[in-house]
Amino acid sequence: MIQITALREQTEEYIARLSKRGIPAEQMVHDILDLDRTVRECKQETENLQAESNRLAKEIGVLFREGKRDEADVLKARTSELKDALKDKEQELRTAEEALEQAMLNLPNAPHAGVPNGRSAEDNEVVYTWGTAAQFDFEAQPHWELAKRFNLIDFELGVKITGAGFPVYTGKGARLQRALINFFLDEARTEGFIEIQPPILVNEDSGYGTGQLPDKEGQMYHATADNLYLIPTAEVPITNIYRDVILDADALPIKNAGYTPCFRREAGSYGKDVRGLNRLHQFDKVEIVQIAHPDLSYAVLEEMQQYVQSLLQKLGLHYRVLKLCAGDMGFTSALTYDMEVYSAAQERWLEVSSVSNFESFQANRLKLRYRDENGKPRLAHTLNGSALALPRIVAALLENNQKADEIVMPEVLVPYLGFDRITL
RNA sequence: GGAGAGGUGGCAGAGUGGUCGAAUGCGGCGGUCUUGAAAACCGUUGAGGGUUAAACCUCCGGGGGUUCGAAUCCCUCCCUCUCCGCCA
Repeated sequence: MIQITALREQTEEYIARLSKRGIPAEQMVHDILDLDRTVRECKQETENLQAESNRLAKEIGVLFREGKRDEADVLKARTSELKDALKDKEQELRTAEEALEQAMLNLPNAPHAGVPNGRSAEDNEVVYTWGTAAQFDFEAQPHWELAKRFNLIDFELGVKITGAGFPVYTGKGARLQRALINFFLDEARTEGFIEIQPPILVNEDSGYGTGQLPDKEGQMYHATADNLYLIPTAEVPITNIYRDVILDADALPIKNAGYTPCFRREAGSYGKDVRGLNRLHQFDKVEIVQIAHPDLSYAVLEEMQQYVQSLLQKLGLHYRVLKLCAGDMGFTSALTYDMEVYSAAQERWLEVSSVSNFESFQANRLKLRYRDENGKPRLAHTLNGSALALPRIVAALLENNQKADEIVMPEVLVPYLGFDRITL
């Protein structure tokens, strides 16, 4: 949620920024400010009534102690009128507050000035490209063929045990998963991230904190018996560590990294690009999260973005960096970089990481604050990114490094793998 | 799964109907003392809203109720801990 005070004080600026998303920002913001005024008026009147009623109650208390029952009874009569008025006002206030809350929840984050204009993925800006596409003197196979031929991943077995989108990794396929996870975690630690191993089921409060609830409810698996949700990303439990927390300024930036399996129902996205590892219900990911001082969050974003690139370079993967346009950016983000690796056999780019600065949008809901120079609590900025999501990395590694009858592993992974190639 | 205890300020922990936003201790901050530090002593120290500043309002797990008045009484939900059973 955007801070209401910011919206009040920098109305025109926010309208301009929000308009980039192609939404009726002017209307939405003015509606919100109208509701805000109503709420504030109502609150003022309610508080006046409460103050009056508190005053009378105290007076009655004094009269009782002095034994002046009759005088007390007179005052009591007056309080009953007050109570009725108060009840009405409170109801009115609650209605207005709910409307405001709803309107605020529907307002996406304001794109940063550097975000390109545009409506769809076509308008994303390619800011950097690294490496070249692998060339083959034979017919390159897509990863699902390779996975089968080299006995690395069994998709049918996953269907038997659970359902589509839950692959079973076997032998060197399983070892490759484990190697990548360890490699990513070690790299993150070297970069100064503290490793976290969080729960992968979260409660409702956490879902609200990072914004999966209420609107994206259908995207998470829900364990109804206990009202817990399987996490769609480690961002949820890790960021919620800092929900309702006031940090010391010198604790910033906080850098956390964690590996977790991720679960996504992907409701409504069947039939499109779902072959093999391209889109799964369960997958592995190492996520990096930072809590930063507002003045430094964009420097932190660049640092994180560069860090993710360094991983892709070490793995030797041909990739490109996109700055997402306003229309393609997630609801909660102010600026997002996507990293895409080239899949040589599918001949398309696959998203493997998304690095975002949410500014105070998440922090506002989380009540994640730090103390400024004057000791006053202020909202911090949150950032996160995948570093990295495994399935599409695996897809690209298998496809790009395939030879006629073997698959060569990148050198950095060999110590983790215990082998340097996958053979028939 | 069975039985019990409990949720109060950064932490510990008092408080069972009125002047309690809340004793006390620890921690934090400021000061006195000291060459410096420790100790000791003095002061100060929750969050949100509101105001130029104040007044004022809200918050003692969540929600509802009783009452002129609720941290305190009632209902309900949630959570935590302890013991027993089962179990990785």
